[in-house]
Amino acid sequence: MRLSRYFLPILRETPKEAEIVSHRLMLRAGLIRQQAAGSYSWLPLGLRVLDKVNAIIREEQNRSGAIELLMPTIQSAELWRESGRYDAYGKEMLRIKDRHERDMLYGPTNEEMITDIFRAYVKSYKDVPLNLYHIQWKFRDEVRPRFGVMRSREFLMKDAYSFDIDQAGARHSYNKMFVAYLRTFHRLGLTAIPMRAESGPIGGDMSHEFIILASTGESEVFCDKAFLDYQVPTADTNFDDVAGLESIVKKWTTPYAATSEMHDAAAFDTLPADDRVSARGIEVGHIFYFGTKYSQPMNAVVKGPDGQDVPVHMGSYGIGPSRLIAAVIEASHDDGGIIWPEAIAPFKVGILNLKVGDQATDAACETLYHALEARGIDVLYDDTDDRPGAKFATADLIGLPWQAVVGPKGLAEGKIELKRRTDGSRQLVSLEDAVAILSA
RNA sequence: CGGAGUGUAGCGCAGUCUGGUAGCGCACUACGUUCGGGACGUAGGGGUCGCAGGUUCAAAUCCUGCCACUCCGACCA
Repeated sequence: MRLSRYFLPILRETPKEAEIVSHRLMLRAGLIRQQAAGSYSWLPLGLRVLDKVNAIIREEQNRSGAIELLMPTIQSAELWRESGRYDAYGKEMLRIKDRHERDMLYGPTNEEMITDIFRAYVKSYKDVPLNLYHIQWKFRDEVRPRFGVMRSREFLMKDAYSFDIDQAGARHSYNKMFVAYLRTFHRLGLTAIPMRAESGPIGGDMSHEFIILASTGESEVFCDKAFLDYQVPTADTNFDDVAGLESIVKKWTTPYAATSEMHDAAAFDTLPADDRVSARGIEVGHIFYFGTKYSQPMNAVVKGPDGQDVPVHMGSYGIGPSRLIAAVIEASHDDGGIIWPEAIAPFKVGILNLKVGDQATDAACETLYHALEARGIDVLYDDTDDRPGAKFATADLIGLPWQAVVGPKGLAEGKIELKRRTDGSRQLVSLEDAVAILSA
């Protein structure tokens, strides 16, 4: 992509409404634009990141055996009356009437709808376990949206729903998601710690929040230092190995970890002082097992081997990709701007042409640009006629992992400069070597 | 929902107290000079001063009502 033809509305000054780092940087780097309280447009650069985050989430959901579908955002109130939640949910749910005066709602979550789909088609114990998920916009009419996309009213959510014949099966489904979540957050460059959680309005009795540590986090959290050294399960983890998954989950749920609501100071204090981590955290995922809470009232049953109807045991599993992006920025930035993990960077490489119009410089940039594009690398070529200083500032702000700095000075020796955004380290290399390094 | 604020050009702000031709910086357009860490000069363009009503010869400025947004708190993916 050539910057001169791209849509990248950078803000030089910080909009006054933005208090926290991620919000400031997302506005300045042209990732999002606020449209109303808690409502944001995703601009091209932001959308690229969102798509990459979603791709990783998908890969890990699919790897664990979950299957993607897509449900509508507007739902009928009828389903929610069946589960009893139409009255229970409260003002957070945006209620709408259609032209026929039918009660509709903008979905804050999809347990009812997925249960409806399940019960319509699945009739036998032979067809479970089943885990269906989608990545879709949700609306929750928060009393007080804030912190940009960290707490918005309209937000993207990956929500998965598992169906099993009994609690033991549901436990395994829960463990699959648990491991998938560990892997997902790890691939995004985050250290996420599972913490026992209250099950909230969704109900149920087995629930974990995945929290990443960040000094600007919304909640206070406490955990054992041991988590920081834990190795995340590898990609070849066998998700059908019941005992294997159980032992992974056990390992990750044994050391002390709790949010302030669940905190047990006495238990925490039994840890050696050096092992106690008390910090701020951001919730990036939440998983629940809630048994037959929805299947019973909504009559989602399957025939068991004995011919009897059994209500299915369900769980639900949520990740907020839009919030996740803010969390990544909170965890990874410096004074100059965002520092994207390579996996979700909107572009892997930025080419900085320091002297547009200079024949040798233009030629070197074009050669590099085409070579990288030909290799399928996402590259943003800054071919604008801004001065070098402005280009450096922009490149740092939008946080691309690699900057290929091309100017007459280096080219005099046949070299360009490769700079890493993470640590600012630079190396002078030939064009060919640059292509090789960036393609690796 | 309680408390505190803010709305003036795309962004950041001054002007409001004390009513009298709507300003500054950045950004934008043109030309020139510059060019390895957010350049400079000259000349331009752009505003229903959040909305409605009122007071007045005259309202960004005073009064009344409304709307939007932000922050702190309680609540939450």
